[in-house]
Amino acid sequence: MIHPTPRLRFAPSPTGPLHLGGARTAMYNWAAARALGGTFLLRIEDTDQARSTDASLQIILQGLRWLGIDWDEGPEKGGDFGPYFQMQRLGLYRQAADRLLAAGHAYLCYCTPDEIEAGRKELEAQKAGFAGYNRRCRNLTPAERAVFERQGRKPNVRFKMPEARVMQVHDLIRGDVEVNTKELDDWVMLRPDGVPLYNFACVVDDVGMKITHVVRGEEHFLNGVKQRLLFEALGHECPQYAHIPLILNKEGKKLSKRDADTNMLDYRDKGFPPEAVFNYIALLGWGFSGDRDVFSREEMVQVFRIETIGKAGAKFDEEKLRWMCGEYVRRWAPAQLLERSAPWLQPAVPATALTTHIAWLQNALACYQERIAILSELPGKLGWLFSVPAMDEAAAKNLAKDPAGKQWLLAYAQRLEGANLPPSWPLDRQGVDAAVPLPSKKDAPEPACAFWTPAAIERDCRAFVESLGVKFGSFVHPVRAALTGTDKGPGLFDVLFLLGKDACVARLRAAASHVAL
RNA sequence: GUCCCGGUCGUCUAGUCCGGCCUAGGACCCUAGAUUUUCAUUCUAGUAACACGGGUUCGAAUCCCGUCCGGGAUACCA
Repeated sequence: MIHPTPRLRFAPSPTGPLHLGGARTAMYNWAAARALGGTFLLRIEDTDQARSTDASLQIILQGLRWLGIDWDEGPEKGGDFGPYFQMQRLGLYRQAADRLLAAGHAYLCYCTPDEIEAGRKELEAQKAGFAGYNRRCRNLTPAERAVFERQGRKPNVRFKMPEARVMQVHDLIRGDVEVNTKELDDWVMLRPDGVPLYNFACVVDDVGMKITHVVRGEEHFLNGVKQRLLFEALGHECPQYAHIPLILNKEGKKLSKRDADTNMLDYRDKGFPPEAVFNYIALLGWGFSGDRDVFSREEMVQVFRIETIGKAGAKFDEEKLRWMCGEYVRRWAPAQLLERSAPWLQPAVPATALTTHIAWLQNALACYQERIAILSELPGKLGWLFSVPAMDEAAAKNLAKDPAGKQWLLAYAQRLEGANLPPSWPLDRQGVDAAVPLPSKKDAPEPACAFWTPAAIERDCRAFVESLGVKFGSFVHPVRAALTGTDKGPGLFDVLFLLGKDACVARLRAAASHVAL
């Protein structure tokens, strides 16, 4: 017992989705376990039978896995300290309760909810400060007990709290805190049906699973005190506790399950990179270093210490999350970008493009890599590659701006017709795109290619514009509009390259025909 | 009501334990500029904070006290 192996757990109740706060709690436990070289386990606290569902459990598990938080023991994993579902541990609670009863640390309480409520009201009326259970059953004589039994009352098991003991508790985050047990109830451990309540099950399991550190939300701080006392009664050393502040919403209130998008899987489905979400959540109350916000899970594990978690609550800022997503998206290699994006591409991108035009698609995606933060933005931006796009307002304006625009488009179409542009989708052009990585960079050497590269297209275009005697800028805007239907997007010559000859020529002419003389 | 915790730019934070290196650093956002064929990226610059009031000290964001504000707890939920 000199150096117990660090063992930490995340103990969700499957009564709802995994939300941001839960994910952060899980992450801090996970990071601490990894940093300490210990074990991270999952325990499912499913004793609230009315609200627990298997669907919630699956959502929680998926959410954790998605974030890259893996567990060593628990559901779907097993382990030597199971079972990891509390409803499968009922016998253990019964045994512990019997021991506590026998040792005089607990007692049977026959009060009905109405009686308890009445007792509490009475204490409140005396304005004695703390008003909880009045402890009526704490010292029942055998005769009194017999009366209740004859009435058919089914007893709860309550923990016998010290009446007014001042405890010094040490919390890894709060430091030393003094708590007077007179603020605490004789709390219910076990219901008549043998289903334990939170504090009791938690301690029995923390003992059984040899938990060494408990990191959880600060709403559990006082539970921690009750639990310490129970550990004491059970004759076990208690784990080290760390109570972390809550994540707040924009209004500064506790981020609840009711707040929009607190379900981890919503972020997954919208195409937020999990590493970015992980990274961002970690920042809500913890800092990697004074001058760096972007870090990997591995880097976090290297420096993480429970004691360095902040004491103040943090507000969730979706803008910074989005920025963080962009940071990650921009770092991906072309193949990675395609692989990550694939689930969001259809139906904007035809299925055959995914199988037969990989290099082309990679190039197209690369052109948007620095223009998106989350993957679900992609399909809306790629449509112009596959079909003639509708003109948006800005594009229509650019098209109509110069009276000579129509002639430019027609002339440029004619010039391109004789140019050595790559073929257009759905013609095969794999070799072309493999040889010419997009987006084109200013100073990069020009790759060898059987067709014009974007740089070659640009040279030709500039020469053409010069011969026209037009300002380059005023020429380029209507062309972009004709080709993509919008005024935003990749560099024009990447656009021409991507689109290929036939599509460019056709679109230029189609657009020209719509422009009034 | 009672108990506990917290309070540095609008937001996330570094600094607080071991007062001086802090004319308070970084990041998001915002603004301006540079690059440029648009948007975006990138780069540069800028705006912006120690909640308030008392102490202690040569010196306080850092230590102490009070006030205010915020959060949490006070269940046969977890």
